[in-house]
Amino acid sequence: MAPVDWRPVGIDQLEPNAWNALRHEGSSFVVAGPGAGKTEFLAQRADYLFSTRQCPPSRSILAISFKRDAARNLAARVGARTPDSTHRFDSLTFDAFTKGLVDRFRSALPEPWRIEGDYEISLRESGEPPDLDGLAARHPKLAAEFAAIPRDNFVNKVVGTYALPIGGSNAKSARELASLAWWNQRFGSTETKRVSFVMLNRLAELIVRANPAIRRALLVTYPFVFIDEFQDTTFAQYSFLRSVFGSGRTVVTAVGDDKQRIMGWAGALDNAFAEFQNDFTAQRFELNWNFRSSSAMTRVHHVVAKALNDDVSPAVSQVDADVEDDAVVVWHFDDLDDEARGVAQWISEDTASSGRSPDRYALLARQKTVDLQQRLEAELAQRGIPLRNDDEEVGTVRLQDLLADEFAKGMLDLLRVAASYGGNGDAWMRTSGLISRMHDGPADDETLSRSHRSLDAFVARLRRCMLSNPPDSPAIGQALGDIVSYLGIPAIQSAFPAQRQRSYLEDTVAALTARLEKVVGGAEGWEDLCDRAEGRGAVPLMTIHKSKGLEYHTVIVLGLDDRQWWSFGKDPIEAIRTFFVGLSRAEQRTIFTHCTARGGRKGIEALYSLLAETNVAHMRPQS
DNA sequence: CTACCGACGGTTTTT
DNA sequence: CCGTCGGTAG
Repeated sequence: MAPVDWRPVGIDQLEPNAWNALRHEGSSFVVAGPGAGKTEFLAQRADYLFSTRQCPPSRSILAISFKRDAARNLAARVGARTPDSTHRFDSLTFDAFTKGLVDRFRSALPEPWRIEGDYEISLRESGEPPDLDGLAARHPKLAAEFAAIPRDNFVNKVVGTYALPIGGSNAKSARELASLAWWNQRFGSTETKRVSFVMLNRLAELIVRANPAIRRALLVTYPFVFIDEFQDTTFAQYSFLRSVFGSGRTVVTAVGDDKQRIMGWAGALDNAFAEFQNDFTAQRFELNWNFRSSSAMTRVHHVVAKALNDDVSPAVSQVDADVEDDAVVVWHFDDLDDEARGVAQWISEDTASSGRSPDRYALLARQKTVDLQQRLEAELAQRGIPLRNDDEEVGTVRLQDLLADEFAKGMLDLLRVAASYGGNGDAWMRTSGLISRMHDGPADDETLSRSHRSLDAFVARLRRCMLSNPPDSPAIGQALGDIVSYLGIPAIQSAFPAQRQRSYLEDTVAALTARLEKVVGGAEGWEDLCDRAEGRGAVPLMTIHKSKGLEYHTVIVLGLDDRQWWSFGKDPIEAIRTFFVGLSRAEQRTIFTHCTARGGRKGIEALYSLLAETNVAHMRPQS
């Protein structure tokens, strides 16, 4: 298809700037505010590149996201838009991509960075710098350079940009000497290496730099690279990107929004777009349409956006208002009990009168959601509405990790299959696929059909137990125990690599048990229990940071006060960006709450004045 | 044992 | 900004 004949698929229209960005032949960065449709833009560009054969049939697009959710969403959108070419769209997290390179090519690592045999991932490494004062004493000429090395986020900022030497080190600068000392402390001659994701990133960069053939293969495979949420790129990720794709012919498309850069405190680059523009001679595009929020909402967005960037042009809402209420309000309460009751009562009435599911509403907080959870959960529960906090600890696991765990999902699927008598087609397909995978080698037809007969018999047995026992604590323990002993621990461990550590397997089962027991009260049967365990139909409670990239009909931002926003003074600009992210998650309404008892508002007067500029009303909720 | 003082933490993802 | 924790004086 000729480029002029291409039309967007599955959507009505694209804004003019999106057309320009989509057809741009070189590298580009697309600044796209909240609701601009960044995922849709990338999906359309993928279809354009495939349909016009600018990405020829033997080549692929590499799409890099930060979170697994985002990588999965993008893959799903591309799958919907361009089903014939999805196998040529590799949507991965940054860490999955770099780890994959290390796993495939670790024999190409030059000494002394070679990894023999297995290695362990250390998730929580201490970010402590090496003894910088000691190093400075040994290199007196570099004393000033050593003094300038950042102590906090040392690993992200310093190690993350350090290019490991090929053959003997000739570290000259203080940063190189400090990074090398840091590596030597944790990459000794031990049998099993322990490496963090920053280390894997640096090892992947080394593999590509030391082996031109591998780099060439990557450049040939991927003439196009997409990067999502570019504003929060870390030093290591950017350094990797530049090292691998920086001087080649690869066309890199970065999308993001500087106004939503909220990871600076965690050591993300503070001028990723400027560096990218320079290193990749990238053209800048700006999208202005907003497919998420009503025009009443975007008017308020603009006031905050202008505080962050005076040149910003207002977004043009493509969405009609569907509520009568004010788009943005501040609700005042006396104390935390008053707040929890008022919020729960309002959600209960608004869901009832509108027919909207509770999961179209979100509760956001600047931090420490577990402290807010109890009151809200109890008040909502009284009104028959569940709440889900992904940060909640279930046993030794975070709910978020439990619900993402493949083995835990497999157990829930099996429960569903038994509860629904095979009526849940998706769960059945997944369980059936799982059983086929649980054989050591490739299984023949006879073996497979035997396993499926055995699965049928087990499901029938489990089903009989469930029918005679309503879901309660002992029945839950019994059912999960039956599932584990039916599958068998060795088979579970070979099918789910994460469960190879026996203690982790036990933790996962215990956590799923705890989760099911927690939500069992009021569950109508086993299928409903599984829904509740996954938090289906529940009002989510989360930090603003976690809500980045998500959207809800109505958003309630809890605690617009000096207590929740204590860090405002440390970096007011980043705090306003966080405020902007929270504000802009909503399609129709954002409600801020303030309790006299929780804290003052002097420190964040700037935020209240921004709201005052659009005459935002202050009130008690009407119910 | 208690009362007081100062230091400290808090927003995060990734196989 | 303020709750928590560890140390110390009384």
